Amino acid sequence: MTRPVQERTLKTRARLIEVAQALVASGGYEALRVEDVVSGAGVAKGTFFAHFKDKDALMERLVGAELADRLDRAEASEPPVSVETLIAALRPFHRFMTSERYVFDLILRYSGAAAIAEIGPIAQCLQRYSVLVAGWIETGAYRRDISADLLAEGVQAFSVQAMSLQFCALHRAQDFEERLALYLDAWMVPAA
Amino acid sequence: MTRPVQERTLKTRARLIEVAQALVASGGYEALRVEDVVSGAGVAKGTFFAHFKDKDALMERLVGAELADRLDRAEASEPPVSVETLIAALRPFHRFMTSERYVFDLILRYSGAAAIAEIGPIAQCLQRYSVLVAGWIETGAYRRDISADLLAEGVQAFSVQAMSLQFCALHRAQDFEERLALYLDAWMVPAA
DNA sequence: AATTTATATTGACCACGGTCATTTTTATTG
DNA sequence: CAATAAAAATGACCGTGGTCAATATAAATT
Repeated sequence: MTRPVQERTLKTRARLIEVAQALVASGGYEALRVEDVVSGAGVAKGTFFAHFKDKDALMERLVGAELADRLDRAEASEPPVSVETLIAALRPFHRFMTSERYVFDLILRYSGAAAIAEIGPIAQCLQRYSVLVAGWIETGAYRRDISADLLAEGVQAFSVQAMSLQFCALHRAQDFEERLALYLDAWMVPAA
Repeated sequence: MTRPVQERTLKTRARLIEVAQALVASGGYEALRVEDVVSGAGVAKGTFFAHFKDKDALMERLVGAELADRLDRAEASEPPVSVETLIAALRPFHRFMTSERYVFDLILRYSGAAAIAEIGPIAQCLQRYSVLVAGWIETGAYRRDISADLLAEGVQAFSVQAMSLQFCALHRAQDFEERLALYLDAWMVPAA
């Protein structure tokens, strides 16, 4: 028969996450080692994998939490009314996404739900992002010939594109937000 | 002093690539193991890494060659004159990009040049893709208020977006090309 | 031909993510 | 309070990518 989760379990998992967050804070995501997490938490390696399917599952949680935090703030802020203010409102989210190449790649890899009804923390955040942006668009002075949802998908596509180029030596000269503004003006603003 | 490359070197490298291609043909990219490549080529493991910086460098070559092949064909074909025909012309390229999740992720990861003057085979192909599409756009009946280059960047961004959703359980229902057509009609076609 | 130097190859070794049979701890039952 | 069953934790072990000092081979020099 199935029994309730033991308190011990929650304690252990919390400690693993806590240690991982501390390690990330000091050395970044890419340098995180499972060995360091378990030794820091004082448990055996196998314990880690009893709590997380794999290393990426922990990463998803950590990164997802950071993304969610930035979405919380964006949702709480005044809805932007222009491309410029929209980009500003998304700045913390985008900044975090591009804070490390490793993080950016991880987010892209987990941006979609692998299986229906098993949507991970990162995919969840990207959905929230879309819904949030679509909401903003509905109340703004943007083109009306296509749906706000479609416009929001475009915002996401162009944001990813601009971030990709940010990581590219050949295009790093131009600022990310400048490029994104260029894209979004062409995408969202109604023809004069 | 620096000496010319020995013929032995070229032979070995060619054999490594040949074996790798055969293995990929039978088992796909994701399942490729360096051990299998070297044992198949009859060399030691260290030799592999004398020829390729890491496993990804081999993957870049293999995938880059496939992409280049599809670009060759696209360049040779009749320039498309509409969104529909443009999507059709890019079909082989897009098909290969989405043939395996592993391949898609690899391409995204290496889509930009890490360092100037060290542009890899995949980044090279994506640049060719952009130039090709921009050329097509210049001779077509698309919106004229923004440059063909910018329009082409958008095509790339939307293609990637549509492919991402293709890999996502929640959105797999809608066909990739249908979705891309939706995007590109909204992006490229001049308002009526 | 013998010696030297640059290049190519080797394979034992390491790092690190991940597995699993075994043991320990916790909760339940008679 | 045993005896038992379920859940949690353990750590030796594996797979695989990647390293490097040592060795072998090829070309250049005397």
